[in-house]
Amino acid sequence: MNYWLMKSEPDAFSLDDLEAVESEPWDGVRNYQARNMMRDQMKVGDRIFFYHSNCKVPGIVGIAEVVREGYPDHTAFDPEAGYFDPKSDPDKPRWYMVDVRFVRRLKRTISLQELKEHPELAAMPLVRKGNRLSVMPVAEADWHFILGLE
DNA sequence: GCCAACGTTGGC
DNA sequence: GCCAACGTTGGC
Repeated sequence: MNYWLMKSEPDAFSLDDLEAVESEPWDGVRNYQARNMMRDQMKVGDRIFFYHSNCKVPGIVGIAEVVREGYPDHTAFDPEAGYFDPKSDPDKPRWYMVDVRFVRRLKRTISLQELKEHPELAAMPLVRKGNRLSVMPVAEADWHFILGLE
């Protein structure tokens, strides 16, 4: 099993929103690195840290899992959709997404600030300056370490 | 293929 | 709201 972290702005889509639905297509990602991970690497059953970004206390708030592996992000084809990309062709889609499902809430938010305080996690892309990836891999050791902080 | 301009992300 | 970091675009 692989582990991941996905960022979401709670104003747009929060952990509560995820809990309220059966599953959610992770659409709108327009970054090649993130695209490659969703298209090629994320497998059904993989676990995901659900991270709230761009909010009062950015941090990990819950756990989700992959329920559908990479498939074309059709919102790129729709000019009416906010995520329209004219360069993505239905015959040769540029963007992919996965479906994820709520697993559980963490007992408390593990904030970005707290994550930065642990030298054990210094290699995580998340705590590195200027990182902008919205989907990133989490090393198994880091996954367990972070859950140990809960 | 270089690189300046521009847009976006996201913490603070 | 500011701004640093960084990805993308497009002229040359």
